[in-house]
Amino acid sequence: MLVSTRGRYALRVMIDLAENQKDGYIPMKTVAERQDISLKYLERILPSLVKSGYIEGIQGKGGGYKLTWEPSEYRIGDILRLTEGSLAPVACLECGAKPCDREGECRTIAMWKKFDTLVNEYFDGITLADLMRKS
Amino acid sequence: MLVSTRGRYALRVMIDLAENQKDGYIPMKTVAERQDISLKYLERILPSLVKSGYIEGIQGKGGGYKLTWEPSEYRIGDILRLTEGSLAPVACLECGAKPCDREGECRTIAMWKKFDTLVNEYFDGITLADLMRKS
DNA sequence: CAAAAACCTATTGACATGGTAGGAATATAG
DNA sequence: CTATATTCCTACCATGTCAATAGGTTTTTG
Repeated sequence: MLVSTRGRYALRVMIDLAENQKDGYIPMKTVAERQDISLKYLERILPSLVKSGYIEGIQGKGGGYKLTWEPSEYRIGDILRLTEGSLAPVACLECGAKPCDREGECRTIAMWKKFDTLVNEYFDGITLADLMRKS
Repeated sequence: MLVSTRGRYALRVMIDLAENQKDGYIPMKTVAERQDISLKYLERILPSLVKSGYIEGIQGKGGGYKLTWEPSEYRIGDILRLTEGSLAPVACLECGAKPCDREGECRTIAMWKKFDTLVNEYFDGITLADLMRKS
C-alpha cells in the first residue's frame, strides 16, 4: 500500500476543520470522535502541520485547532508530502538523496522520474476545497 | 517510499533477462552479479514470477531462467502488481478488500480511485521492451 | 560421480506503523 | 484562585514488513 494512515488521517482532519470552519477553534477531541480516529494518535500527527503553519492551535480551555488559510489554498500534494515525508516512488528520487552509483546504466530511472512528476502533479491539482462536502 | 525492492529487483531481473535473451537460459547467479543484488534474496523473489508463467526456469547444471514471451508482451504494471501484491494507494481499493463502513461519508475515495486508475494505466502503458537498452 | 543450478524453509535485524500511557504546560470559566 | 479543558510532550509497545542471510534438498548435466 502506498499511502499510510499518517497522510490519510491528516487529510481527514484538514477536511473536517475545513467543513467546520465556522465553529472557530475546534478541539481535536471533537475531530477524533467525528472521524473515529484515536485522539492520542492524532496528537502525534498534528505537530508537523502546526510547525509548518498549515493549522493553528491554541491551548487551554476553549482551545483547539483551525485552518490558517482558505481551504482552496491547500494543495493535497503539500499535505501529503509533509505528513508522508515524500511521495517519491524510489529512494534515489527523494529530496537530497545520495546519487545512485548505477545511475548511468539504470534502465528504469526515467520511468520513475516521469511517475514521480505524474503523482505530484495529480495531488497538487487538488485542493482541500475540492474535497469538501458540497453544501 | 512507494515501491519496495521486491518489485524493483524483479523488474531489473526481467530487464536483464530481456537484454540477454540470446544467451538462452541464464543462471540467476549471473544476473545477481551483473545487477549487484544478493543471489539469495533474488531466489526468494523469483518463484512468484515462475508460478505466474512470466519466466521459465530449468534446474540442474546448465540451467537457468529465461523469459516466456517477447519483451514487448510484458506490461510493467503486471510485473509490479505481481511482486508488490497491489498498487492500490489505500487498503479499501485493494482487490477483495472489505468495504469501508465510512464509504458513504468519505470525501477522499473518489480522489484515491482516480489516482489508482492513473497509476495502473501509467505502468500498464510501459513494456519491458521500452526499458531495454537501445542497441 | 561431481558440479551446477533451481528450489525450499527458517531465521534474523532493522525499521515503520499504529496505537497506548501518563503526564506537563497553558488557558479559560466560574 | 481553582477546577477544568485542552494542547503539547516523551516514552513505550506490539505487530508486521522489508531486506537479507543461512543452510540446506532436489534435479540435471557433463
